[in-house]
Amino acid sequence: MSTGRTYYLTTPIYYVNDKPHIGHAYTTLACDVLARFKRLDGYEVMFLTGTDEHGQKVEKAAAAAGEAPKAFCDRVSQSFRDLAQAMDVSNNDFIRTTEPRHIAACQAIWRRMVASGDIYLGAYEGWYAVRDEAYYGEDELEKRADGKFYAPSGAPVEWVREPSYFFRLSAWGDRLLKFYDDHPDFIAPQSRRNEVVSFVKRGLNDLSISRTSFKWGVLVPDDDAHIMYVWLDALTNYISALGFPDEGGKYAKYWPADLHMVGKDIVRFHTVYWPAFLLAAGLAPPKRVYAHGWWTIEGQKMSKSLGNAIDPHSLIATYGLDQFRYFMVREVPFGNDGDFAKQALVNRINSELANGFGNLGLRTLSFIGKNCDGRVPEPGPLEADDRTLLAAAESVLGRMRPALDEQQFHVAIQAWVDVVNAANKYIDEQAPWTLRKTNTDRMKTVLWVLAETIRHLAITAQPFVPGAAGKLLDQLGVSEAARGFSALGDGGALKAGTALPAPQGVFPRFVDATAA
RNA sequence: GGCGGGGUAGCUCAGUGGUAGAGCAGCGGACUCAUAAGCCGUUGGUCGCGAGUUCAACUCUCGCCCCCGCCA
Repeated sequence: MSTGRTYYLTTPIYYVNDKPHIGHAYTTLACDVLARFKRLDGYEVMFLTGTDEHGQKVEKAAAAAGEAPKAFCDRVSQSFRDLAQAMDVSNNDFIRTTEPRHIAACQAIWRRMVASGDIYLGAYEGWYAVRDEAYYGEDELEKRADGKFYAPSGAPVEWVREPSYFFRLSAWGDRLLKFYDDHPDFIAPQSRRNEVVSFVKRGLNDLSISRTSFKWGVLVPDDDAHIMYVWLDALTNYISALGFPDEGGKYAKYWPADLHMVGKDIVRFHTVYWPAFLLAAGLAPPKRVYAHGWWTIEGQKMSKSLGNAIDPHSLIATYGLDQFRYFMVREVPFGNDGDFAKQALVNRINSELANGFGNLGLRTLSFIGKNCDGRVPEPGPLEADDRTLLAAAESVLGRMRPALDEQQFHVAIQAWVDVVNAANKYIDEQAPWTLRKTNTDRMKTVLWVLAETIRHLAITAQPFVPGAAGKLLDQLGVSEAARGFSALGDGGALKAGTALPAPQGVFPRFVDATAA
């Protein structure tokens, strides 16, 4: 059990066969929000992302591109780094499965599984789809007019027979079920947990974990004819980045991971195979795997044939990074599938960010600028309405924290939006523009309460919209050192008399340039 | 086919054995600090269909229809 306040979370490593699209962006952004939140909340955070670079598909794609596999991987891996950078993602490391540190970790975990008796040499034959890197049962296949067989995914299959090492997965079913039972939060959301449990209950087959049919992968220790199964290779990234097989240092500090964020398509690998591999190697399984949903684009599945994949870079250029980040984690109840509709994005960012929060900040700070000599006003005695709003602002963190511990981003943001709305209601009710003529002391109190509320809102918004939140904190004269969650509440309150810079809007309203 | 999750206002969803809710969109109003934003008010629904239990069901039970996921 960890005594320190550490938090380790991961994205999947992205397969270099694919160009980055909003699916990748989504997973990474969700993790970035959590990583930033935990850091602001006082945790030492390890946030890992990276690329998965081995396998026959990559070998073939490189050949088709006329490149050496490594050069091909270097190029595509860089595009994922570029995306992370463009999204201002705060990962602490970026792992590549072609790195020596990763290869060493794979071979070490393999040796441990051999030592425990969980790996044996056998032979595998069956229908294999190169494109999916998976074997299929005969009954799953479809015979088409060309006389060839195809997998349910549509990938062509070929009959393959090769010697193979196997992992004794069949022996792990009961232990996995007990593990799920002992750790009810291991798989989320609940519907995925149900699926995994019923899958394991039906019984597990041993798993082929090596190949001899291609070369682009991690060599099996003491048997150069074999390459490790890509999923064993890939999953191990989560500990190779911690320095495994050295079990001190980062590994001791951060393992087991607090969260593996994954897409719903790779749940089984993370919740069945991965804990089994780890347990067989005498290592602790991660604490939690969250399977998020997928995005459709304007109601349609993302697909290469439709060519409707969206480049995250263009979204950032059009709508702004903060706006894109906000929409992705705000729009859809996390865990559900969502639809990426341009109109929904514009509605969301205009109503909540521009009209809601952005305008609140600007109207308040402009008023202070014009009527309080550009300085934080001196508050007088607080009235009941003032205390109510401040209490609401201070309660945001307490509502966000449990929501984010369950990856309920939309719930966390709703708590924040509620206070934005309460503040806009308060300013209308208090009407400082009237008080300006009748009671300037009261006006100053109201403006101070608003500024304090905005300070709380900006601090708690940092994980979601780091750029705009930072600009607003600049405009409130809040120092870099006073932006963590420990600065919330009275302790970090704005000091009367502090000179403030000229206010500027941080969330411009989006107006479609193509609209009349 | 088996298992699981759903079908509630135009849209996205919340909800409970006791006369249906929120946000967005729509409509009306007063104000003017502000990003023609904000605030107030308001129009929308036989809560998938049928039957049963109950004083009372959208909420429980059974059957059926439809959608999604996992597995076969």
